[in-house]
Amino acid sequence: MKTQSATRKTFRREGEDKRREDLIAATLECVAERGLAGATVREIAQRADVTAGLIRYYFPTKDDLIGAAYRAVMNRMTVQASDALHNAAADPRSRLQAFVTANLGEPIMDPHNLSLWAGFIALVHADPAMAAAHRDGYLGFRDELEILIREALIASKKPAEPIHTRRHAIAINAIIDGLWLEGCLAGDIFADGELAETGIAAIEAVLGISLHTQGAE
Amino acid sequence: MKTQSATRKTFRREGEDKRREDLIAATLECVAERGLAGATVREIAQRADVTAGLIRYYFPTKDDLIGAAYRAVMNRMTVQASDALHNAAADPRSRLQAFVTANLGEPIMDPHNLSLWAGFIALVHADPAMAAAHRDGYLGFRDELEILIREALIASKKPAEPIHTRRHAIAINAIIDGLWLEGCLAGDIFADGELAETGIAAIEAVLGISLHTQGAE
DNA sequence: GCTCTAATTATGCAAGCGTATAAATACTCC
DNA sequence: GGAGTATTTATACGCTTGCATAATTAGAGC
Repeated sequence: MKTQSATRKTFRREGEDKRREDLIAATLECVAERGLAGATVREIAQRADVTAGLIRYYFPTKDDLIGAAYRAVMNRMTVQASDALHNAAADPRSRLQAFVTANLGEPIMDPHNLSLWAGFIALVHADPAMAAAHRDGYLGFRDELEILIREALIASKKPAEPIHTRRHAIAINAIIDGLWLEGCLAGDIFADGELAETGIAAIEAVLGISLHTQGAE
Repeated sequence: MKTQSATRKTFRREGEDKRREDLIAATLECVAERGLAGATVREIAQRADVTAGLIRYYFPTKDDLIGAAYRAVMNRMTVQASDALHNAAADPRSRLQAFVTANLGEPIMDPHNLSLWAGFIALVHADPAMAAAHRDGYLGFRDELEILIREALIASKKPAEPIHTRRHAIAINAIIDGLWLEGCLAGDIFADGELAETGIAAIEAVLGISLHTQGAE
C-alpha cells in the first residue's frame, strides 16, 4: 500500500538477531562482488534494504561490522568442514579424507571466500585485534586437523606421539591451505576433483598410510 | 640554500626509471604499513618526497601504480628465490632443496610480503587485469618448480613424465605456499628453520626421494 | 648565458566516505 | 485504543579521496 506519508520509506521492525545477520550477509555480498573497498555503508545498507544510519545502531563503527563479517565467514567455513565429518564413515582414515575433500571442494573452495579472506588478512598486520581473531581461527583449525591425523595414524598402527602429529599437522595444514588457495585463484585450470585427489595423495605420502578405508596399510 | 622563492618546494628532475621505482617503493611501504587502504596518492607522494600530482605524470591512474607495485613484489620474490638456485650445488636435489628453503626463510617469508600479497589478491577477483597478472606469476612459479622436480626425479631414477611432474608440482607448490602463509602469519610460534625442514620432509615424502645429496635413494 | 621543454609543484574540484543527530514511525503494553 | 519506547529514516557535516589543470622551474642544448 505504501500510501503512508508522501515519500518516507516504510519499514518493519525486525529482531536484533535478524537485522545483524542481514547486515552481515549484505556486507559479505558487497565484499564478494566488489572487494573490501566496495563494501561501503551505503552500499551495504541498500543491499539489506535499510537506510545507512541503521548500521550504526547495530554496529558502533563500520570496522565492527567488517570484523563481525570476517568471523562469520571463518565460522561458516569451519562449520561446513565439520558437517562433512558428521556425514562421514566411522573409520578415522575416511574421516580425514572427508575433511580434506570438503575443504578442497565447493562451497568452501570459492573465489568469494578467498577475496574475503585475503581482504581481512591484509588488515591483520595493522589491527592487533584482528590478528588475534585470526590466530585463534588458525590454531583451532590445525588442532582439529591434528586430532584427525592422530586417529588416522593410530588406525594404521603408526606412531602418533605429539612430536609426530604436530609436524604432520603443520605440513598437512599447509597442503590444504595451499591447494585451497590454488583452487580459489584459478579453479578453472584444474579438472574436477583434481585438487582434492592431489591433496589426498600428498597427505597419504606424508603420513605413509592409505586413507581409503579398505586396504589400509 | 632553498632561499629560492617564498615557499615553493625545491625539487630535482630525476630519470623516469628512478622516479617510477621510487614511487613503487613508496607504494609498497604504504601498503605494508597500513594496508591497501592506507596507500593513498597523497601518502605515497609524501613518502617519495614528491607532490601528489607527479604520480599521475608517471602513472595514468592510481590503479596502474598499484598494479605495477604488485608486479614488483612478485618479481622481487621470484628473483630472490632464483638467486638461491645460482648459489646452490649442481645436484638437482640440492637445487630443489635450496629453492624450497629460500622460499621458506627470510626475506621471502615475511609478514610484510604477506600483507602486500593479500591486499593485492583481494583485488584480483574484481579486476581482470590484476587477475591476469596474478595468473602469469603463479604459473611462472609453478613451471620453474616443475622443472626442478623433474630433474630431481631423474637424478633419483624415478619416473618424470609430465603426467607425474604436473601433479607433483601442484602439490609441492601448495606445500610451499601453505607453509609460507603459516610462517608469515605466525612465524613466532615456529622454531627457527622448522617450517623449511617440515617442507623438505613433506616434499621428500611426496616425491619418494631424498633431497639430501649424499645418500639419495 | 639564453632558450626551450619536460618535469614538477600548487591549487582546486566534485564525489564519496563514515559518522553524528534529530525527526518520524512501528510495535508493545496496559 | 492511547501512550511510550525502541527501532528506523532522513539529513547534514566534515574529511578524504582520486583526478584535473594551470603555474612554475630545473636542466639540456646550442
